[in-house]
Amino acid sequence: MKAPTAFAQRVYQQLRKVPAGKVTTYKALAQSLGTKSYQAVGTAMKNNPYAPEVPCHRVVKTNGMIGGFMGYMTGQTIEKKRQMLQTEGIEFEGVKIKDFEKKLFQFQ
DNA sequence: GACATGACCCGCG
DNA sequence: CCGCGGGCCATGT
Repeated sequence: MKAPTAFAQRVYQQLRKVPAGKVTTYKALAQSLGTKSYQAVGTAMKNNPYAPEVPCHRVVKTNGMIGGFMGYMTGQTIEKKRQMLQTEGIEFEGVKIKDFEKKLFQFQ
């Protein structure tokens, strides 16, 4: 595990501001960071060495659908995260988040 | 130093 | 409504 770059750490710090029961999107994250590349955020996520500190599962797509946790993490890994999110107060509507817009955390 | 990939998003057909 | 292509920033090889 190599130390993430400054940009990645910035993403983590922003993500850490998200309280339990709230979620955020790649777009909102990138914009709050001052960048317009949502992909860069995802790139940092995959390198995420701060697993419990950085709730990457709290990051979802702009459409309210869960991120790539299901695309390649196929298995119980995503199921566990989904359950954890529900425990935090986030309800899931299949692969999407229920009232996702309402639970969206807005950076201030 | 340059090329290729990505946990993405938006627009067009 | 569904499918495909282009573009954005950062990271890794």
